[in-house]
Amino acid sequence: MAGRGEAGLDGDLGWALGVLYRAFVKAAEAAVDDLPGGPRGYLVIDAAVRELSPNQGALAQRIGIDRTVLTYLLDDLEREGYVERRPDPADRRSRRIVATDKGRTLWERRQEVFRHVERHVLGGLDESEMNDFRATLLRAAAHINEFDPVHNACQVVNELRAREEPPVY
Amino acid sequence: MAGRGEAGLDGDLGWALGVLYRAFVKAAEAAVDDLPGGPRGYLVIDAAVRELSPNQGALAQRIGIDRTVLTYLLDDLEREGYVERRPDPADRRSRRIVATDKGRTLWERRQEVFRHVERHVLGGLDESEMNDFRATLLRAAAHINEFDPVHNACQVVNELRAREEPPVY
DNA sequence: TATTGTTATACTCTATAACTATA
DNA sequence: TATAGTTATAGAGTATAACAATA
Repeated sequence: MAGRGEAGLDGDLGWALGVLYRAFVKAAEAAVDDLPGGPRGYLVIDAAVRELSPNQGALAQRIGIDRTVLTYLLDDLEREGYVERRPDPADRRSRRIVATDKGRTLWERRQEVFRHVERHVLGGLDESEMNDFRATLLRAAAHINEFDPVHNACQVVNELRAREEPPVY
Repeated sequence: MAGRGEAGLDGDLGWALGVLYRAFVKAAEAAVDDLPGGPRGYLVIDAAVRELSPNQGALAQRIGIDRTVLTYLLDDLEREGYVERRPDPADRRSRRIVATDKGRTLWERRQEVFRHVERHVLGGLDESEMNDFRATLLRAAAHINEFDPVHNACQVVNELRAREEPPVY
């Protein structure tokens, strides 16, 4: 970080990641702030359009929210006509979440917006740098995602903290 | 995103940024979870050690929290002896936040931990890839940070949304 | 009158648990 | 008994506004 006008916990990596991530999130929020639930609402529509989750529980898990939150979110999205709850003929406890025509149309248009947002976030790079960066970024993320990220990330820290001798306090 | 077992709003970039960022944040939190306020508490100690902000208001702005929140945070950090509030001789309204010896010792040790966290987050890359990636990432972040990130990010979106004709609803 | 820091209040999110209807 | 979805409640975190001391 060191004198860039913003704070970070670390030697620049976390700071830079944070800047890019927040820029993306901010633009993404602006791109869907007219929807109920903002980005989360769009994730629900996205999953519905692409039929990625068979029921509400799986959908909530996929987009990383609690199933109790999803209930309210679906109430709003259904009221505005973006998605519908349909009974699952195979299990009458379950509901399938399907996109309406309105939801599908909205989804297609906003996908285009997101492509532009991505290019904006990487605006400091030229074409070939951008491609290299994306490829490497995706590989690093895939690696983290594959090898139990939560466990490993914290384990590194715990090992190092355990070595702190004598105790700081 | 597309079938990586986690959701994203976009064509992979936001997803990958999110994965790396969250991995870093999670490890960083684990590295300072014994401090009052966790990561925020460490940011306060960091700013105090490096004497980056002249008073509480500037400090709060630097680390991106409300000054009312900083009051409680400082109460806790002071009680545990990491920092002290000192009256500013030049302006009796202001307080300088200075690190104690205990705070300074803790800071030095945790800096080391963060360096390891960074290497873990980029664990999917080899040495030379890691260097290239860091350099490019820092450049992209610096660019975003320089050219009014909030304004530009949202402007891109607003321009595209304005072109959506006819209205979706 | 404006600013620094503090305190008190209200609001939003989230997490937890209890409830129903099905299996 | 276990599961899918819903509802109600409590807690944490945040934002807002009012306040006292000083400029």
